Amino acid sequence: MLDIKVIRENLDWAKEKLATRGIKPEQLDELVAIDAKRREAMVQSENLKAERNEVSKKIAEAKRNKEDAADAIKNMREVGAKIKDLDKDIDELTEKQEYILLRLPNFPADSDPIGPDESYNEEVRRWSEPTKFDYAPKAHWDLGTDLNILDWDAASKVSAARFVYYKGAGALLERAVYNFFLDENTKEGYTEIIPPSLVNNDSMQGTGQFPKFTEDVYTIVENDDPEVPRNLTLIPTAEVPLVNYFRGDIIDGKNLPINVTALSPAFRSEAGSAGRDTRGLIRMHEFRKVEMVKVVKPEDSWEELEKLTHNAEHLLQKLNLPYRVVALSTGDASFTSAKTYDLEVWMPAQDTYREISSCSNCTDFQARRAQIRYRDEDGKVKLTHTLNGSGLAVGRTVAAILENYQNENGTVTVPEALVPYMHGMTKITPEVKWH
RNA sequence: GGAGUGUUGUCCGAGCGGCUGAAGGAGCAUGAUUGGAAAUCAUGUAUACGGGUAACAACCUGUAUCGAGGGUUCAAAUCCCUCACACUCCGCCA
Repeated sequence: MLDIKVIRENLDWAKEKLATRGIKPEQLDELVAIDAKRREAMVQSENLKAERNEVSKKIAEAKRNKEDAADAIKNMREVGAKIKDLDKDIDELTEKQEYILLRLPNFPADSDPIGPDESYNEEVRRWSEPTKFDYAPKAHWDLGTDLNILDWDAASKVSAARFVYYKGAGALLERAVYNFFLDENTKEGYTEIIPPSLVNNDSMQGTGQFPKFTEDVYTIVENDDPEVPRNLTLIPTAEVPLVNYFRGDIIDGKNLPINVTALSPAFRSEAGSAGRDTRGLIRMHEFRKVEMVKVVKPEDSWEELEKLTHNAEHLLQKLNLPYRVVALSTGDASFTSAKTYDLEVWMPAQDTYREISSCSNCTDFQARRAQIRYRDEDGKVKLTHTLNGSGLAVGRTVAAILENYQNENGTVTVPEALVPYMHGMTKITPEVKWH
């Protein structure tokens, strides 16, 4: 959530910034007008409340002295009614203001490439060269099916499209990848967390998924009493439980930055992406992801974003997977982010780079929504900044390994870094078919 | 799932419908004392949102906040309702 004060005091600047993210300036005018009305009503209400408190004190005194206070009580009854009306107005105005405020995206950083969509993203750097083959490389979904380590048919029977079974060496590979990620992240100073996979509405709002993106997620409805929904949602990313771990907290500044990492399932409805990436592991309703989250002091967040990005890159480097780093344009970056670097891994069969990690500095946007604060050396309480990045998407990593490490005979060489995690297995060969 | 108890500031803990932003401790900070420290004494020790003076900081003032939300009342930490969470006992269960 943006700071209404910042908008109020720098209206033109705010309009300009948010215009690059597709927000119409009139919306901010409306917001500021509501805010002005709200504050006006507050002044009136607060003056009346001050009067009421004053008179109430006198009534109390009179009662103690056994004097009559009937007139004052009668007057205050009217004042009370007025206050009630005004407070109702204030509530309505606050609600209107929140409605807009909760749906405005974060201010983009000055360094962000400006543009409405991904075509304005800027490549920052490349690591290694796209893997070369002297034959036509297979797509990972074919490799997975032919090796009998990934089974989409069974998953669509048992669950639905965009679900998958991992089998044998495939399951082992998935497990190897995330254990490797967790170990590496832990070595880099991240504390491992195992978070819950269902979270409440306050949490979804705290990290910015709600109220705007309710269609993108799966929410649990308890059938026996539809009147009282439990309001638990399957997490679309571990970012939600990791950041909300600190919701409402005042952290001792000595303990910042806090770095945490977690493996979790990620559930996404993928509403609106019908027809895109229908094959393979790229776009699933359920996948596993290792996430990294940082809670930092505001003055450190830009440096921490670079560190976070490098931590994610380090994983790809150790797996020897070619990738590039892309700075997202103002129009392409996520709702909560001020600046995002995407890591895109080379996918030979598609002859292109595909997103495998997204590292964002959310500045104080989530911290304000979730009220995550810290006490600095002077004892003052301030909002923190939060950052998050995938380290990394596990399914997509498996896909990248299959494609980049494939051999002409259809087997897949295990990346050196993963061999210990694969119990010494160096090559993935076909699994037994059961039918 | 059933029955009961509880949730107060950084922590512990008191609290009769008005004099309670909240007793009393502890902790922390500053000052005094000391050659220095301990002990002792004194003072201070919330956050949010308004308004004003002023504007890298700050000060004055109002309002709100005692798990959350609603209600009763001139007035609610205190009474009523709903919910969340914690603990205890019973039942069930990986």
